[in-house]
Amino acid sequence: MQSTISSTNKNYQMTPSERSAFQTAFMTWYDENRRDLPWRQNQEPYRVWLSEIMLQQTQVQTVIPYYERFLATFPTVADLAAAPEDLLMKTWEGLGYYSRARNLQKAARQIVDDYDGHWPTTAAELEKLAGIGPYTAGAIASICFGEVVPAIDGNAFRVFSRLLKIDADITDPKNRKIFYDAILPLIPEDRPGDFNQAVMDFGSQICTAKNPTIGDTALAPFFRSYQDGTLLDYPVKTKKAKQKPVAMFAVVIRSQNGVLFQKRPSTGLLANLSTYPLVAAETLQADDDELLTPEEQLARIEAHFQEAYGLKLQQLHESGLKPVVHVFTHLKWTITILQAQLAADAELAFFPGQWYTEAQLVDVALPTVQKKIMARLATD
DNA sequence: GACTCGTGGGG
DNA sequence: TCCCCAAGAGT
Repeated sequence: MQSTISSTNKNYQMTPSERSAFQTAFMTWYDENRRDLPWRQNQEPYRVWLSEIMLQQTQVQTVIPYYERFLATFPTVADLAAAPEDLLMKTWEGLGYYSRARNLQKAARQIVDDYDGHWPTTAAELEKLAGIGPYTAGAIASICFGEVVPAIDGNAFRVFSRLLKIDADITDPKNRKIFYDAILPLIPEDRPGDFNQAVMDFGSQICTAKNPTIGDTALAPFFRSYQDGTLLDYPVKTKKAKQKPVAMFAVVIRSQNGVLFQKRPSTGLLANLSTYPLVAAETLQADDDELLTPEEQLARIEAHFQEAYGLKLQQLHESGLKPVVHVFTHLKWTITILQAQLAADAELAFFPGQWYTEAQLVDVALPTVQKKIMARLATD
């Protein structure tokens, strides 16, 4: 069969002697520098799994307090499976990517119902659980069950692209196999979990995105890109799109029973969390409209509430506060705050949502953007 | 395969 | 201010 040279079948293997020397040096580095983290106290799959889910796209320092609190609230997988959704989301409040929390409970119920409380022990089986993809499956299988399998996250892409000068675009999912095939033979068969955790520690402390310090370690001779001065050319990735700007209004309606909140739909952005009623400016604009003035927008919002809910808002007005800006992964909300005080005899039951006093809010899961708006109001 | 889905921190 | 980054997965 004719072989062809392409970027997808380059040879990234080390010689047996180089590989052996690398493994020794790498595991020695880990033994001397490994971080003492809460989820490294033992290898119970529940604890390791919880940490891996929380650590998805989230820094260690952010996760630690959430991890401790979550484990105290839901000590076992059975507790989590049986948890009320409101408590679940309140415990996750502020950590972001809220589908992780819902998938966590889904997977807990899979373990309890489908696996009789026993964890599957291979990456292939683990990947069938909700919220567990190729990275997390590899991490749990290697750490908890000793399977020789890579756990390829952002650290692994960075470390091994620089180690072996792999120039495949890490943002392209089809290139994942290139890394898998390159990493697999480097895993010491007696310490696969430690190897994958060493990649995390080395990647986050030494082989960092900015200001890497590989030259200060005994690993430097193995890093091909360091040796030829091309370290910062790796990993190769295409840059992300900018956030789409979105103009929003937050409508703060106060009554004798508290402030009106609405629970967001069970899917999509900030699913199941509560906010002040939010209205996207785009929904106020007719196709043939010129750009609306602030006065026209206020009139449109009053009309919107009247049409949607049959409600007449009295004294709806701009707060005069600076808009709240909140950036998501792909959206940038600029939020104008509107306020209204309802008359004492207003029909509160007609309003869509829930009236919460400050004391009641303690148990309600609020996204950070909502807390930002509340903080802005408090400065008034 | 391209989008969607949060938040906090650093240069 | 803006951009990138941080232990990705689901659709």
